[in-house]
Amino acid sequence: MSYYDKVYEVTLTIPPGRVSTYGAIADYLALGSARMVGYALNKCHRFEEPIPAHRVVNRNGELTGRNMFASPTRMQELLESENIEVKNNRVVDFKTLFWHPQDM
DNA sequence: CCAATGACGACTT
DNA sequence: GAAGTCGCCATTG
Repeated sequence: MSYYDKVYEVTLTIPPGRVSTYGAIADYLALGSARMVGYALNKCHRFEEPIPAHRVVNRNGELTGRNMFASPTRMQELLESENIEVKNNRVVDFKTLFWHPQDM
């Protein structure tokens, strides 16, 4: 068990078609900080379970972590696959699609 | 145990 | 208001 597990748990709670932020997850866990969340998702490969990390973006709605995916375009593809429009590495209408773990 | 790192965020020029 | 600086804090080497 580690801080990662909590991050993965919350990340898996994000409903399809919605996105969340590192800060929101960190705030929900009331532990660490936004960096820890991103750092945790970077090591998500340790789980064979598909972690919807593409639904987690920074507070600007930018796909900052797209570079860490198998392909830089993989993240955008997955988001568009869920009816989430992405423009210039940024989630369109991110403010509306934003979802906070507490709002489940 | 000490130092470096990092998918970020808030604050300061 | 855009760009730069500093703090965050668990994990890894």
